[in-house]
Amino acid sequence: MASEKKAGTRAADALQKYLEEQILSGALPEGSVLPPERELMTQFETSRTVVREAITSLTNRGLLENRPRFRPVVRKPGYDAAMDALGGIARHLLGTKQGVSNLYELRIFIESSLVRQAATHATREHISKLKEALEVNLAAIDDPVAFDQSDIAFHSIFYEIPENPVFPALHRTFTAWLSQHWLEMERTPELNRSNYEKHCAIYEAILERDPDRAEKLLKAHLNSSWEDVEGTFVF
Amino acid sequence: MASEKKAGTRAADALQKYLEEQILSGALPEGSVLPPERELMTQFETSRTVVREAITSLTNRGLLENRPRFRPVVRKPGYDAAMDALGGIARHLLGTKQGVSNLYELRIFIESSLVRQAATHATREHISKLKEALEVNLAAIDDPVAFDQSDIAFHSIFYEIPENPVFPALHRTFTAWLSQHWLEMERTPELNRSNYEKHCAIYEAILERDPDRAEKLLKAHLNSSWEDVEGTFVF
DNA sequence: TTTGTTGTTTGGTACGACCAAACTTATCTA
DNA sequence: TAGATAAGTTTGGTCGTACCAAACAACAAA
Repeated sequence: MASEKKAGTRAADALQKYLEEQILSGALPEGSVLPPERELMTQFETSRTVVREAITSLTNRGLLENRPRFRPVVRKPGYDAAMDALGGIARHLLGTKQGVSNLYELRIFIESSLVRQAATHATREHISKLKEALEVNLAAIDDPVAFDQSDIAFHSIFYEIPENPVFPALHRTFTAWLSQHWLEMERTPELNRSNYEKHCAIYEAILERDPDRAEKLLKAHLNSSWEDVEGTFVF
Repeated sequence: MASEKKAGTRAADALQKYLEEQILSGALPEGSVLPPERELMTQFETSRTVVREAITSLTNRGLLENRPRFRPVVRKPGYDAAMDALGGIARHLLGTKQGVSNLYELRIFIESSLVRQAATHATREHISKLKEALEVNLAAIDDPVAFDQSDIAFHSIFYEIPENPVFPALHRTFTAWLSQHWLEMERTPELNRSNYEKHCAIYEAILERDPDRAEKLLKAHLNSSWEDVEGTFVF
């Protein structure tokens, strides 16, 4: 073999590092496909085993998307993709009531603070977004699916306020991980109206720049939602 | 056991799924070691390639711990392990100043709320823990390494208050991901004393059950720490 | 009993081969 | 000519084998 074999460095790691740099630097743009394995193999004077190991590893780390029998597609994972991967790892933690409870408590904790922040720092723009979301809420009261979406949309606005991409990713993670439990529950127009009114109350507290009341209302809102769904858990 | 070979499923994926079930169900207890690769290979009538692919994948997902040249050890990852794995995925997000900044902002956000909660809900026990931590702080002012540890220990107490295992895991993640940047900075006894005094001020605000002041002091503390370290960043 | 040596097990790396799915083209039919 | 069909090519998935080096186990020597 012509390539030098440094002790301690694995060929697979070297290739992986090279590909990672190519992806992160943009030389391999997002959405593009990797060269065929055999081409990489000749290019790097190595075996397909090595190439495939590098590809698998990068796939596991979310930098490649690898459908069977297709060429790997380059992905530059953001916070969302990272949280997705986290979901795969922590899946079994959500398989217990305790796990779901822990996660929901974290959600309440974070969203409470976000609502406080909304009450103190929300711009006119955020507030009008909230108002629009409320109108969509109201319009969707009789449509369970649409109301769910508008419900999520309302809450998501709070996660946009810090202008930190971690927060929207967090919100999507919460809804993705928790939604399945809420799907079990029957949603009546009465329940939707009740939630809509709670949203309105929170909105008003924000308008009045009253963080304590806004936080209290949100906590009550989320806690009652938890109580609604808690009984339906099946593991 | 005869392996069922469903059409359309990759052998590696099937084996991975099987092992995952064995681990999560407890059939393979935590801490036990996997059979040798060659044994799995014969058991499942497959090749070592497939066995190894399944093992690496499970290792990446945190269900196995795989020191080179040793048999893989079964791990049932908790919140800490999940966050560790997340670190591997999101590593490149922390390679930019923006990424570190986003994460630090999240830390400030969460810790601020924790301090608020401490000011309103801390038990006598928590408060005495904080007091003890302060004393350790003071005693370690002249020892950079020891002070760092006591600093982390002081902050960690806030993460224990909600009695939700997610929070301590979050704290460990924050310190692990961010600490490397702080290591670059020189720590003088004067700086340590300044930090100690800020801790004291926060402690007193909590004693007086003043969440607003406690939050404000913590934010100032963390922000000034950010400013101290920001200039030393090298990427 | 302790230490050093040796043989075996086992994981790490690598190569080449075959298969089946996807892709490409060339051909045939309407 | 256009579209469907069939043959050939590419390419990822799997497999068997081989070799190496580190870990392990058994045994011999001090």
